[in-house]
Formats: sequence, C-alpha cells, structure tokens
Amino acid sequence: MNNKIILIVDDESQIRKLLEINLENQDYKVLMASTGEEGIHMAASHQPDLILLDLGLPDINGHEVLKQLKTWYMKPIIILSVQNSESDIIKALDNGAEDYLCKPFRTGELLARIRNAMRHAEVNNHDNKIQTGLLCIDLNTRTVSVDQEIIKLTSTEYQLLTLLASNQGKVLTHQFILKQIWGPSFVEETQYLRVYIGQLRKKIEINSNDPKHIVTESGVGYRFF
Amino acid sequence: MNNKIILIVDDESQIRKLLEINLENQDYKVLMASTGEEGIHMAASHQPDLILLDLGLPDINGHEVLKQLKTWYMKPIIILSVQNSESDIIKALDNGAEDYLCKPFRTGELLARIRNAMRHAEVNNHDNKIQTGLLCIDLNTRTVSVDQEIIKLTSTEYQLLTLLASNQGKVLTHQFILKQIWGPSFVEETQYLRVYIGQLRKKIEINSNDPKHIVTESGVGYRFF
DNA sequence: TCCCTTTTTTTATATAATATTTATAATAAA
DNA sequence: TTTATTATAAATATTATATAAAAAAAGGGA
Repeated sequence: MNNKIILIVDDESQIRKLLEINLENQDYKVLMASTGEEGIHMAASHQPDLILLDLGLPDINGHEVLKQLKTWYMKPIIILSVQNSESDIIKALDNGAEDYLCKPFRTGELLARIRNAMRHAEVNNHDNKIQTGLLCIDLNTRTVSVDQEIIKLTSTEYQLLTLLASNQGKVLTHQFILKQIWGPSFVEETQYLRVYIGQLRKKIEINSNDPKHIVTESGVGYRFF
Repeated sequence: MNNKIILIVDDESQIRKLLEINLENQDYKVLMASTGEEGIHMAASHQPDLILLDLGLPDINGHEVLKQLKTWYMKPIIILSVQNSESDIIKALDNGAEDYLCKPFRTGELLARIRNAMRHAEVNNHDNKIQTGLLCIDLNTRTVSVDQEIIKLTSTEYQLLTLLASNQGKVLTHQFILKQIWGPSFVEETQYLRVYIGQLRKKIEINSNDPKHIVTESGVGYRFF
C-alpha cells in the first residue's frame, strides 16, 4: 500500500533502530546511513521520497550535508537534532529544510510531520510504461497508444492486454488467462478469449491479419511481444 | 519591500502585542483577532498570506477553527499553542496546519518558520492554475471559468473537479474518487458520482452530450483532459 | 426560532456500452 | 484430407451510465 522510501541519516545506531521500527510499522521502506557522505550517496542512488537528517554527523557538518543535498534533491528533508539552539533551527530552515525536530522527539509527532511533509511534496509518481514497437501501455494513467494515437479499450480488453504485456515473451495458457481475468469458474470459456483477442488485435495491431504483438500458440495459449 | 499580511488569532493581548512588534519589525502587515469567529471573518475579508492560530480560544475550539479555515483558506496556517500534547500536534498537522509551535516560543525560530511557510506557499502559487482549452481552474482563488466566464460550483463539485483535473490524463476509479471526496464508507455509491459528473459536465463542457474534459471510462472511472 | 434557498441524496428510467452467445468461416495440426 | 482449433461477425443479453426530478438535509439570514 505505502511504498514511500525514507532515508535516515544518523550516526547513533539506537536512534536508527528506533526510527526503522516505527517507520516500517507505517509501511515505509527504510534506508539508513550513518555518515554524511554515505547519506548523500544513498540519496543519489536510491532517490528516497524523504530524508531524515541528523545534524551531528561524524564526518561532514550536518548543515553542509543539507546544503549539498538541496542543490539537487527536490524532496523534503526533515532535520533531527539534539541541538536545540535557535540559530541552528533558523539556519536549517533557511537552508531549505522542510522541518526541524529536536531530540528526543515523540514518535507520533515525527510521523505526523512526515505525513505533512509528504503531503507538501506530493510529486506525481514516476511513470510505469510498457513500450514495444509502436505500442505503448501506460499503466499509470491506464492509457494505451499506437503510434502516439490513444486507443480506447474496454475494461476487459485492458486487463487482458496488461496481463499479456506484463508477461512479455512468455506463453500464457488459455486456462491461466481465463482464471486471471474472468475467474476460476471460467477456465473452460475459451471462446470468450478468442473474441477478446480478436478485438484487441483489431485495435493494437498494424495489420490484424498478421499480428506481431499478440501471437497465437495453437492448442496452448497466447504470447505477447 | 515586504507586503505580506499575517493574521494573528490569539486571545492573549500580551502575545498579540509581542507578535505584532516582531512581525512589523520584519515589515509584515499585521492583523489581529482575539476570538475564533473574529479570526474566521477577518481571514475571509482580508485574505491574509499566513495565519498564526492559537488553539486555546475563548469561543470556538482551535481545532474546529482550523478545520473550518481549511475548507476554503489555501495559505499556510501555523499553530501556536501552550498545549504541548502529542495528540494535539498530530491532530493539527493532519488537519492541514502548516506547522506547530509550542508556547513559549522563541521569536527567531517563529520568524524562520514563517519564512519557511511563505516559501512553501510561494512554490504552491506558481502552478496554481490548471488551464485546458477554454476551461481554467484557479486553485488559488478557488474559481473556475469557461471562456473567461466564471462558473459557480458547489463545494463537492469543486472538489471533484480539482481531484480529476490535478490528475489530468489519468483514469481515476470510481472507488478512488468516492473515497477521496465522500470518504471510505462511500466507495459503493457510484450513483452519487454519476449525478455530480453530470452536473459538472453541464457547467464546464461546451457540449455536455459530447464531453471533452471529463471522459467516461466505462466500468472503471473517469478521466480528465 | 422559522422560512427560504441551496446542496446533497435518493429514486426512476431511458440510453449507451460492454459482455456473452451463436453461427460460421478460416486456419493449423494430425 | 480430416479433424481440431482458432478467428470473425453479428445477434442478444446484461450491465453501466446519464439524466431528470423528487425528497431530504444543510445552511443562512430575518
């Protein structure tokens, strides 16, 4: 359900553990780094949706880490720090931190502030597309296009196409497809499948008499390319 | 230089005075209200750029004031409260407060958090209009116009339109829309949706029999263009 | 408070879209 | 060639959607 990734950058292993447990409890995926350098690298390689950054790191000064991250990292950074000094708070916020929490913090409050930050970030999800030849299936927007032209598919047609397409190159048996899309009691209704495969071919194939995307495996099933 | 207006809603006159001096020092224009009702009215009539809201008001509960404001006030609301209880903080943030500060607060920190909030609002201000064809939705002023003509929408109609429009090109399922707008227990009430989609089309489509903006995806949901 | 207006919810029904069935033609395998 | 399998078109059944309009609920002043 929740697949947001949070990166924790903190040198105290107890704090990391505590955060890890609580965040995973909320179904966040958790990444951890114990130094500033490691944190920056992990942020770059994993593109987390939010960073929890401790200011008191062993290698680089936390404010410096924040500044570096802010040059390219667009998502929220929440500062966690034992330093309760006003100048630190002001500096961090003015450097673009999303929020500032003093340790020891209350878990519930932290979680609420994380939700708050995520809401602010509300960046649209990265796209999830299957592209092959002129055919493009955008699983995110649920749009199918052939040569840039958007094709209208019924619900069943779309389900069938995505089932085939997400198993590209693999033969799916009639029974398997029928079970997946119509349900277990329809495994004998091969004719349904033929009708729908025909409709799909008319819509997505350049020449539906010579299908390149949905190939028949006689006596077995269909295969998508 | 700075012509931002800040509304202070607090019943303690000393706090109001303290805030007023410090904020005017930073060239903010300051408005003040000492009750929840007065605060809501001033927010409506003066459209301040930020609201500092005390939770402990004499007339209406602060959380209630926050909720009411959030139904139409789009700019940041920072909570100031003597109540340091975690549940209060969580409640306020989840109700859409921009930030939460406990009294007594440090002036410098408050000013930094105000700058931070203003920055967020700034970002939000940039792409606050959704324009497509003759239709224009201004999320900032909460106005919808077709061919320059302002259209009157009910609260639900507006929520529905903005939900669809902020996911342009993407199919939103009936269940998703119902959950977002009516709440999780309404996911079965597809007929509500049909009625409202019909009303919206009558208002925003050039020809509501041939809708170009809100497209039906039969058996699935609706899609906005 | 009551009355009036606006909005939401409910109900009914016509229409449109999709799913299923049937019939038959085309194709591939034995 | 014969048989099994697949493809296609078209008829029918089913389900989903659009729309109007009535009923109920919620707001908004005097």
